[in-house]
Amino acid sequence: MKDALRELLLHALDQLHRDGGLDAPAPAFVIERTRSREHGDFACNAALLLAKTLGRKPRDIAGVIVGALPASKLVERVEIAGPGFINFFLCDAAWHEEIRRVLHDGAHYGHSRVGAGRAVGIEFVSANPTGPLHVGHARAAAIGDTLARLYSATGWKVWREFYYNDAGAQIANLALSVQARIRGIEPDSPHWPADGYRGDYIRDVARDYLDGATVEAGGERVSAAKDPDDLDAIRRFAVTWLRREQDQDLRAFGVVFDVYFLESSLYTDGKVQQVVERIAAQGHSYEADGALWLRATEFGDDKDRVMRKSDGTYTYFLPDVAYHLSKWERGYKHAITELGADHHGSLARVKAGLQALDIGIPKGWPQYVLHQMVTVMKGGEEVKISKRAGSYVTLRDLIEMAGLDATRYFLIARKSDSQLVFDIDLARAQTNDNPVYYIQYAHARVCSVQRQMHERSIVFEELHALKHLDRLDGEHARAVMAGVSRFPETVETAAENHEPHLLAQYLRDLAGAFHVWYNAEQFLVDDEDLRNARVALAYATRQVLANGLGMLGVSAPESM
RNA sequence: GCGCCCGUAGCUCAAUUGGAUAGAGCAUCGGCCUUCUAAGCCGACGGUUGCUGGUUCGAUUCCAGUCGGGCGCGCCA
Repeated sequence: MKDALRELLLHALDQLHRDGGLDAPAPAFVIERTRSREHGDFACNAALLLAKTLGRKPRDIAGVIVGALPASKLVERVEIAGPGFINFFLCDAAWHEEIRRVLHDGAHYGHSRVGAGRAVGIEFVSANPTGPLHVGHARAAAIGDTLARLYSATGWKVWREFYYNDAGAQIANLALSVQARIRGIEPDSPHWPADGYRGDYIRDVARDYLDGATVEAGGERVSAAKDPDDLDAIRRFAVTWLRREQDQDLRAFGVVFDVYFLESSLYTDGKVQQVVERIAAQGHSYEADGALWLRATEFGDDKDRVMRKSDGTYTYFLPDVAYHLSKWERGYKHAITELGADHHGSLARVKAGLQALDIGIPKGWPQYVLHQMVTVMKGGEEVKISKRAGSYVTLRDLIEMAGLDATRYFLIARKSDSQLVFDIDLARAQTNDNPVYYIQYAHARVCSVQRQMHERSIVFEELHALKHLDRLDGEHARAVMAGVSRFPETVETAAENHEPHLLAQYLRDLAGAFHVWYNAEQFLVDDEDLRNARVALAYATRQVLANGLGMLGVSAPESM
């Protein structure tokens, strides 16, 4: 809808620029939904922006623009208001046209082609396989997966990636912890490894290892060697065991990855070494104190960073650089890395490393999406521990406490860069206070209306309905129509700006407008024209709710 | 000390990316159940957008400073 108005304006502005009516090209104006009805349905700020460059009064410029606007059957009238806004009042037919489009496009309504089939790699979660996924990973999974769905909906070819830090010190720790459990050592014993993982799940891994179990994850099968002294065998078994566990939780959360990338492969393939050599060859490194340093300060980092330690091993961020290089080489001109904000300190050095390769990676690549902490509240108190993992609440705990739908919705409903309070009691509530319930109920209500029609042998004639949409009157139906028509632009904005919470918020608003209308007006009236028109709008609303919930990975139930 | 994020109604949060009179839900208060689901509905109250300056036609939004909260500042990952 916005696009149609944009075309009218661009046409007028180009025309004026050519024939000298305005001595400037079209500015980067915006068309926005108005806050209040007095200002029409849409407003444009083009005249205000031109005032500066032209040195003329904005209201005068607005008058010139309005005079040059081509006629449109969507627009009822145009007004100039305030400091120089151009306000558009749309014809009812414009809203009706949008309802037709919803019913015609069905599950595709709200989708677009702005991505033009380009590839985007979205990396998220990327947890270490050293324990169950916690609430932070849960937020990462919800944000990353929703972003992926939004990108798909806007025409991108999306690859979901999970990067496993399956090498390094924490994995050695994992193996030692499992070995200790195998030997019957408890976390409180003086023989327990210094930084061992204390959660109960370590005991489960140890038990399965001793039982000679076979575990499978990411296409790898590992059978337990049962030998308590074979630390390497324990490590392989434990890593695969935990990967399987994480996969199961993610799948239960509705998240499936296309690529699982193992850090260890970067060592075995020599990629880490190649990165170091390349950076050195380009002259962006130096040796000092027995270590090899990256001149990260050349590329905007606070200080130079050690790449190869004096003991000959590499620091953790090199595999990160090598991994991102692999993304670049695999053709992700667009790459998004979703991380907890506690990692933001490492972004500058990874980017510096990528720049130091001198292979033409743009400075702003990859794009980062960071999320802040999650606090879980229940019964008015913060929940901090779970038996299974010990010191933190797991994704599985959340799903068990709040259910899949509420967990996904709640984790996505807040802007990712602000801290989030997850209220378990609210998430479980079967009342309208719970936004998930409220939205799903709106969807179920339309289905209920449909069932009623069936019971009463009322037939909905879509073609007939579409001819009588002008029977939809009143502010409530109007609010629903306007709400429905906002869906495509909401999806686009949410994807472009990496702000999936906009969609969650939008669905809540649309459900609200629908419930108000439902409560104010009877749909199944005797007047056939009116009834069909109302049912058509109800079906359109249901379609948008279903499409939107689908993009959040939340179900749209037919009854509740 | 330095860097990043946040600060909006009593509470939880929005605000179309610089737009017009800052909006929802909860809580509080006042009205409502003969209805396609009362698991609700309608209305009212509620604000110096932490604070001080600046940029401009216009600032919750951008800049500088300041206060408060979170996170990060390793040859750990």
